[in-house]
Amino acid sequence: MPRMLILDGNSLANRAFYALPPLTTADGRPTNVLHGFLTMLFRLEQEQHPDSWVVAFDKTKATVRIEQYAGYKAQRKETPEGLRPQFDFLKEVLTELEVPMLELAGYEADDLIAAVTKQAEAQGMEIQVYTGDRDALQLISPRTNIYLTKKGISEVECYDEHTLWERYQLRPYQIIDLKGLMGDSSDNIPGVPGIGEKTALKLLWEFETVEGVLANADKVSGKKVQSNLKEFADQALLSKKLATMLTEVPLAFSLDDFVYRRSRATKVLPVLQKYDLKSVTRLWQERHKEDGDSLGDSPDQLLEDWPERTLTEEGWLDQIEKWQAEEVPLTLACRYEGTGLQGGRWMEWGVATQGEGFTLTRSEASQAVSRAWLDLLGNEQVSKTLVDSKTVALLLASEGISLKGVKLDLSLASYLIQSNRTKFAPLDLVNQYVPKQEVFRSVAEEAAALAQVAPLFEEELASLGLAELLHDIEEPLSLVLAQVERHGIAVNSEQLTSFGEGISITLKQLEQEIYALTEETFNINSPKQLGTILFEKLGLATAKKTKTGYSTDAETLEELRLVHPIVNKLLDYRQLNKLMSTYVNGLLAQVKDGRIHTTFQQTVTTTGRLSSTEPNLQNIPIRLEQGRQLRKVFHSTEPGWVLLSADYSQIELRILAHYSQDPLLCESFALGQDVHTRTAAEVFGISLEAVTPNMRRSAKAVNFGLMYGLTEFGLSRDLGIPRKESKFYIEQYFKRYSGVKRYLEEVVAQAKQEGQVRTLLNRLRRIPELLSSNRVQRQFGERIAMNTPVQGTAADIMKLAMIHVAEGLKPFRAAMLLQVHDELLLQVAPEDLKDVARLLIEKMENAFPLSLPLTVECKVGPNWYDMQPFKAYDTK
DNA sequence: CGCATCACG
DNA sequence: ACGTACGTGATGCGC
Repeated sequence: MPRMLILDGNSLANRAFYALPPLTTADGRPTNVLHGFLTMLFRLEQEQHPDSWVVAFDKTKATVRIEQYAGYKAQRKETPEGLRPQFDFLKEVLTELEVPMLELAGYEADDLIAAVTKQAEAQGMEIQVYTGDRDALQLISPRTNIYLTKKGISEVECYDEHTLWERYQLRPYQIIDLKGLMGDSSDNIPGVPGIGEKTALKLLWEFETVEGVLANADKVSGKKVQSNLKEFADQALLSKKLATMLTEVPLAFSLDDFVYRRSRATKVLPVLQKYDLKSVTRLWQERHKEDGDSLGDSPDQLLEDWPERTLTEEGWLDQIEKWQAEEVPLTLACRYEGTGLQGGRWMEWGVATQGEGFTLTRSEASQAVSRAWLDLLGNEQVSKTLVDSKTVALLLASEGISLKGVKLDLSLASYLIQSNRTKFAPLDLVNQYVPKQEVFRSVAEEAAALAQVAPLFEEELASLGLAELLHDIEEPLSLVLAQVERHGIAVNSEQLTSFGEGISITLKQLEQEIYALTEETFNINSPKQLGTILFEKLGLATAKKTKTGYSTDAETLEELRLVHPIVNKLLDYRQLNKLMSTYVNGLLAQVKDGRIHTTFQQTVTTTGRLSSTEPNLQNIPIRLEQGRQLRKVFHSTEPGWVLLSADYSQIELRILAHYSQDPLLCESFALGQDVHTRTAAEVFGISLEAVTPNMRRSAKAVNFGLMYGLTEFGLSRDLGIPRKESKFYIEQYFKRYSGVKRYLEEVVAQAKQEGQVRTLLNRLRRIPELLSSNRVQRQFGERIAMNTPVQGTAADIMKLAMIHVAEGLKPFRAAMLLQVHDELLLQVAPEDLKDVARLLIEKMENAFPLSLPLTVECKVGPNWYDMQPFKAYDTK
């Protein structure tokens, strides 16, 4: 007899969700339902060898039953936040597994199961229904058994006619009568008040059905039960109707649609990998090994082997010409020595296209071949898929070629899909979809592997709505960044050295003075040794502690300033030592030919910002005068040219205003007010004129705090005020800026629903912390949810502006030198100064119009220290 | 290699 | 009763 398995998708998913710990992918998507459900599915597949199978799902909450009884399922809680997205994940996996699914708008899984069961019975099949819902027991027949989940999801209990009778002394058709009398709180089926399972069973044993019981209500023992039966007779009949699974559904399906098909590794493994389902993957592979599925267990065969062709010089020239002429899309892998910036040279190219792989080696390539190949890389019409296009662009730039035709940068694609990823090497990218790929035997194979996963990246990008962000912003930006890095910024080494000499002298003096006070020498740079000296030898009051011992950070020392003369000296020492080691020595080590070339990391931050490394030029001192002096050493590379900076004014607060549409905040910006002063006036309930500098300072801290996910603690610490006072400020703020409050609440609520947030330009950040069982972690997640759309949107806008500025800069004698999150630094020939400043303002202010204006302020100067406000437009 | 510290937005 | 502002990178210490 052919065997059919029917699974109740919603019921089993619910069971799995509550039975299993909250497992997630590395980037935080919840997956416990996938684990539970798929483990069960694979076990059933292995043990039951179904001839056909199907998973039935509920569709929408508006079921036909609601028309019958408005209260139906009204009690049922909202789908929990971690479960909802998993239905989509599950359906995606089932699709790849080629497991048939069934759903119908307005119907519950129950009804579909009943309908399929009926038809399968008519065809003489043996039917097994897997569910956690006892209602299904009504379907039991000689051909149909019900498997109810017992503990968790993995254990099931089989019910047939015999076991049902043993357990309840009921026939299957009486299950609906049982529900009619006792009701079901989880479905909000009312039943008859005062009748629970025991009474209901007793009544049915005697009178068989609800109708029978009602007809004989007078004979029932128990006064209250009797009167309730009479009073709620209609409700009992309705409840029975609600509990009855419909076998007539308006859906034409054929049992042929449910025939079991063995799943295929090339489809299944990537999707299991996508959700980090390691143990499930193992289960699947074991299952299919037995079937002799060669794709399941042999790592190298997960990807097709693309024949690797070796070409002669003639062959290469022909091939390259053909690719050029026919504009054949290529996937490239590049091996190089050095780095993209410093003396980097490509050594080998892997080229994959149309099912074939090629290797081009520098040492073997003739001059003519190299020339032709580099031309092709600069040909806009030949589209390329590659990894880390910024580095590739830099390698090519040193050969005089400008990389063109980047169709897909897989590193950037991967970053947009998982902004918290840290590894973007070709192997990591391939492993994102094809697990177990361990090593590439050649650069051609590497390219071939990349070519095969590229469509998977594109598909996922599209489904996450990230394709535009990638193609319109990140990819073009990477080429802009390559130019900026390559250009570098000029640094005066001599000046930097002499600056350092001055610091060194003071530093040595301070060192001696400190040793004099402690009457011994020790390593001041060791927090451990310093802690011992301060808090044990000198007996200063211990304020804070760290995990490892005494805290000696600036905040702690600040409080001890007046207690002991050593503290001031330590603070000075720390400050100067920082300048010396990180900035003077650190930067000097990076100067080459009078310039520093930073590397802008485009795949590091979780919010979409850039970061800058080796050296970091985004954290050059400015807040304290002594450190700020350092900026004097940064100047233009061209004699006579000046530095021009343009920075967004309050961009993050403006974005908050745009998101929240808070009337006060929006008005403040529309009127061009000083936003902190206005905030102070609102919070303290006074006029703008009455705001004191101290009030403004407090309001500024509140405004900053807002974008970080304001806490009383953080604000009180930042302002050095009692918690009570910071609490008062926050309350007052939210009273006046209720739109901001509402927005922040909304963004957190939505983040909890979706497990992720997005920026205005659709950048995605998943927030696994929101699902943490740890309260501190969860609150952290909430602050991320508040901050990321704001910080990330600012990053998006700046990136867009940079692309436009770089394009607009072409006719001018100017170069982009640095980006520092909300500031661009350029060098410009004096004659182009006004035009370039106007260009900057124009492009930056209008990069992505919000419901309120963005404003940009320009400054100009001979170096990065002496910058004066610059008016690009004559005052009106 | 993790921790503490401190520089920036 | 508990630990807390968001996002980074470089340096030096000490295991």
